[in-house]
Amino acid sequence: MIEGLQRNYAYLFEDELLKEISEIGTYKEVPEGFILMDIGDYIKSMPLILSGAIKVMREDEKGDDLILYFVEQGDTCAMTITCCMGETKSEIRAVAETDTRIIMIPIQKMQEWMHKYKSWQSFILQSYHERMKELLEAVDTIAFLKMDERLYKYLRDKAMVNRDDLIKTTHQEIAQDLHTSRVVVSRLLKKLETENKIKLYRNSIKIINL
Amino acid sequence: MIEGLQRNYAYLFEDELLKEISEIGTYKEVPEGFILMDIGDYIKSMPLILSGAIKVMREDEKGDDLILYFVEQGDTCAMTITCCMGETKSEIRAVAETDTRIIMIPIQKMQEWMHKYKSWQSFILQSYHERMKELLEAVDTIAFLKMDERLYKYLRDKAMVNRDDLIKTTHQEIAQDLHTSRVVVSRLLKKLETENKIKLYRNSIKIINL
DNA sequence: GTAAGTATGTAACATTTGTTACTTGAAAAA
DNA sequence: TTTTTCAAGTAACAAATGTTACATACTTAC
Repeated sequence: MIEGLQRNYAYLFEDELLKEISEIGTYKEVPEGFILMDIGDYIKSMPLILSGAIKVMREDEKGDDLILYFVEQGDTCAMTITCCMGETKSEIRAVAETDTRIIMIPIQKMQEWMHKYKSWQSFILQSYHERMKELLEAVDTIAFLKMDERLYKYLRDKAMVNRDDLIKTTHQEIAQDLHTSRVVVSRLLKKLETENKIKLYRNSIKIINL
Repeated sequence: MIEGLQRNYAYLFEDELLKEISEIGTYKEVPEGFILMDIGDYIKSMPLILSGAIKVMREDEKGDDLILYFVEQGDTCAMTITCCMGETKSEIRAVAETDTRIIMIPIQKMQEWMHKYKSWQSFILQSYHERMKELLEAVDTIAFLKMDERLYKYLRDKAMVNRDDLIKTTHQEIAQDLHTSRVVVSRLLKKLETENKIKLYRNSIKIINL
């Protein structure tokens, strides 16, 4: 049994399914920054996350990015399901936020299990539900929050999935994730610092009271 | 057989399933503006749209709205599926954009059919996929377009689902759908008129070259 | 008809966000 | 050490959006 499979999925799947997963799925370790899936890719397998976190992004016509949400261990990427089922191209980019361990399930098994295991069907539908909710939260964030609030939320989310209140990043990288400019990020970070919500260092930011 | 069921769903479902739908589903006609589902509602049945169109909205903490997308005949509301399956509250509001005819499917049947009919399972998964794509398009619109572009897209979409290039609405209503102010809408509509993209009247707007 | 209510137009101004340009200081490379 | 590159701070300005206030014209109620 692959380490982490038991821990994250045992309460979801029956033993027989867990056994099939560990037999058929291919274990994979990817480093931070690794692009698991890109926009336009055809997906032939679906990832179950054992540990780590994945950043899900959308791209505009100019090729600029926007973060949608983070996905953590115990989850899968519902957009993958979508793509696998429909045999269509990926609409999003998935990038490893940290070093990440996953199990890849080939598309045929995925569909086979939909009929064979009730727990698998529930998991797939549940994943859709979760991702739908994440997407709606992303809409809320983008549509209803001002940039300083979005920035603060982003920092907190990032600290959360990295399990570290010291975030290692640059203003430039943040600007790319939030689809704004470096100058705007620097300005608002400075404001957050004067409000005692964060502390700024070179190449890193510390969240106060996470 | 209910009129419209055959026309919109015959190519999707096998005859036996169509028969079950027409026997078990309850036919309903709702007028424009009717709230089919509100935020926080528990959903006990799922609508199949026979004719008309539905506007799907999200709400901020202050109770102000934002349109996500329109859903047309031949579709269902995937958020409903989500809610039915998970027995959770609705995250969105669904309002009849036009007079609309629907068939309501009770939640138990919905789940029963998932196992009984392969075409139903495909339809549910396909609907999830469609709605996921719609949501992503909504994100694109909100995040990447400026207000004048969003406004023009909104008008075109609205004309489309109403099958009429003359849109009957007020600037105030548009402002509510786009989560902005009436003054901004008036200003940008005037700009679109000088660009010969629309023609303004009292209580209505005509789209040029739809 | 008159009055009241509603939709729209528009000016003036505030706030938020985006852009350009330049500076300073730290880290990395030579 | 010196040079170069990179990250960050900041000023000045531009553009987009939001807000307040008021005028005008059309519609409805009386």
